[in-house]
Amino acid sequence: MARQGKRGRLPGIVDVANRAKVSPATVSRYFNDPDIVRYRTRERIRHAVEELGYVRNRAVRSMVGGATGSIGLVIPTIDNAIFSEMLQTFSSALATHGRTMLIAAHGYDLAREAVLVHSLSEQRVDALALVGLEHRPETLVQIERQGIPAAMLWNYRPGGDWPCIGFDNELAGRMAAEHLLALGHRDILFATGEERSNDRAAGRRKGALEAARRAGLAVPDGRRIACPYDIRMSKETIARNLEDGGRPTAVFAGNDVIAQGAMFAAASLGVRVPDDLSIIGIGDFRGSDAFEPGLTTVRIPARRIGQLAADALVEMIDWPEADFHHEHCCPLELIVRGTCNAPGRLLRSAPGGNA
Amino acid sequence: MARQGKRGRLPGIVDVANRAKVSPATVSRYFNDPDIVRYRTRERIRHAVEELGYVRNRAVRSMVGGATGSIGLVIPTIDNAIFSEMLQTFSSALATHGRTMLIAAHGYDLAREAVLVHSLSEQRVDALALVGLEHRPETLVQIERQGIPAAMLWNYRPGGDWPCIGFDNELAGRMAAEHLLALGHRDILFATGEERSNDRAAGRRKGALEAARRAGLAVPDGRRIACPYDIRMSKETIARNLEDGGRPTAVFAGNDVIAQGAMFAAASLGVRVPDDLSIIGIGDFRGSDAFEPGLTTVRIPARRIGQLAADALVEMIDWPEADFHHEHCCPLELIVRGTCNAPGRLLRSAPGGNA
DNA sequence: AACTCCTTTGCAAACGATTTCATTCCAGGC
DNA sequence: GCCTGGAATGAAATCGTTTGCAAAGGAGTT
Repeated sequence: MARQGKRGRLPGIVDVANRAKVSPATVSRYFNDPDIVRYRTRERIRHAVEELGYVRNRAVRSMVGGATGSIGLVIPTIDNAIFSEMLQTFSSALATHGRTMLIAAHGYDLAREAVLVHSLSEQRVDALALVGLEHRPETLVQIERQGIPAAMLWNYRPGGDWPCIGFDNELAGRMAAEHLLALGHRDILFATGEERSNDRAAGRRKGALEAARRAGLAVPDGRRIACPYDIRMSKETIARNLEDGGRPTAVFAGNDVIAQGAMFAAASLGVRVPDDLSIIGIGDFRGSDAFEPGLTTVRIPARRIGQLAADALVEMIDWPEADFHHEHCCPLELIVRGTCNAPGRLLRSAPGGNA
Repeated sequence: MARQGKRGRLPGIVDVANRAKVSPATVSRYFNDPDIVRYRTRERIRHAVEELGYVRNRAVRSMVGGATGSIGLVIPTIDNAIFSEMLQTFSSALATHGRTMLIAAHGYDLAREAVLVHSLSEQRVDALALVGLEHRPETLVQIERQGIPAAMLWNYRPGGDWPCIGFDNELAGRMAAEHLLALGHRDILFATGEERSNDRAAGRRKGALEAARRAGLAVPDGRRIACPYDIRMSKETIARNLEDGGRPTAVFAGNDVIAQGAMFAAASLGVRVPDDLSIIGIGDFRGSDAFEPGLTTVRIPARRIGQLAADALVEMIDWPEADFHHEHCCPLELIVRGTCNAPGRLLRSAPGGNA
């Protein structure tokens, strides 16, 4: 027999109070500030709670000005390695603080993001974390009007209107590109994420191309492609490009997912990494180190961001009057593994031409 | 200047009512059943709502017997490819139904799961989804007492007390093992997940070993190892085993993460897949098809499970009296790609011995 | 025993929406 | 103009918890 949830009348604080022969107020205090109720009374209440299976209703607290204990996280996607480590850390850090996480994914659609923020407001989340710095005006207005403490994650720009905890995406792009340039690569395929609704991808691309420009490198259109954040699709896109466009000596990948796609693209074409092709990613996602050869990449301190974000938001909730200045730019680190080499001595044909 | 959330008094339904010159009751109806309020009145309310930036408080509804609109999902881990597709589908399916998802991860710790369920109860989730069929008694008691509609995901056993939407893990294990056996493998390394707090891993292992037994295969202890669900760690564990234990002709991996680890382990040792070693996984996670060669695996219909689960729970919420019998056993499918071959003609040494 | 000063507890008024029941409105038929 | 009945709206009770204020309890001092 399948059990159905017939929510009969659940025991309330009054029931507990009656059974423990105290007033509801005392029961409330027992939960919110146990120290101020006498030991004997506490015991009586504890018994009553156990016997009745009472579970307090946090939803109601929000009415009386209290907090709901839930914090909203609005994220582009969960279906991906990109944010999973941050997600996990954020979630368990919140748990440590006795909060739960409400999560919503908008699929890289900022219009949808606005809807989600509204929906989360209806749930009266105590705070809100968004990914990125680029958002619809209505999203921001909504958050401001509701007075919800909020933080922007994963991207960093100093002096903004909102607390932000992230890293410099342009720098990330620059670091990865410069590594390739320093190795001597002059013909690089820039495979970055779609930039629509994604300021992180845009930043990295900008940083990378800037590094190329400064190194005196002209990057023709054929060497800039947009890849979805999906291993198989990236693999296909890059494989097609490697076949058609004359072979570059290196691939700059906008993140590790794309880089992993590039690895497999190379494997499928019999192109050896790093001997024939160097590949660098950004992210250092779980598993990137397991690849053969290990993926050279720029490590994003995902866990750190998740932890800092959780701490910051809880702080903002608990001391609403304090004027914290939460702007954390987490340091990036170039992780050199095995996918990047100096290009072979043989000079390749000019980009765009055929070998 | 960082904006802080100073939640002054937010406009309430009464403010809207005053401004629109109607009663709060009418505003309530405007939101919950717009058709019964006259067009002109509706327009007035709409204006008032917009001007005040009113956002209704769903938390309060739960008090009056209404629903909070949030549904809890309790999952072993988010930090992993395993559940991400299900998660994503579940979440967006819920969004379609106008609900949001509260998520909590327990890290394969059933004691912690009980705590999470309690916490979710405090939030008055309208329904609850758990992964697996094995849970602490107190978890189940909690759910029953609270009368929360609940479903168990990812594993299937007919005739249980609870609705379940999943698949037959034993069958999955059997299918994968039988594929290897049918190809002629007699020396197989069984690398499965830790079974503590994980009935899915236990089921798969059981199914696989049963298939082996039926095929008249003795599986010595050295050919059964437990792997963490982590690519790098699986890679290391399996690489160590391949080096030390005499080379099996195939690896049965308890899921695709382990299988991917096995792929890299083989690559790191210069073992060719599938010529020298066949590998089969379970899951068909995103990206498994991108591997070179493509990973042969048993596809888990993750998206289907997520969708069915969302629909089932919403149904149970909306018709609490109806007695649905939600038991879905989703079909599995063997996906043959490139990682499995018949074993080489050369007979290998007996397991445990050295080559 | 009276007094003082904490500690502990209770009373009752919020909080913000929903919902039942009652009332008003309004159009159409006589 | 009156009546009727359905549609639209309003008044007020209600949900379960928190909290300010007041009262009671209890220990120590005189």
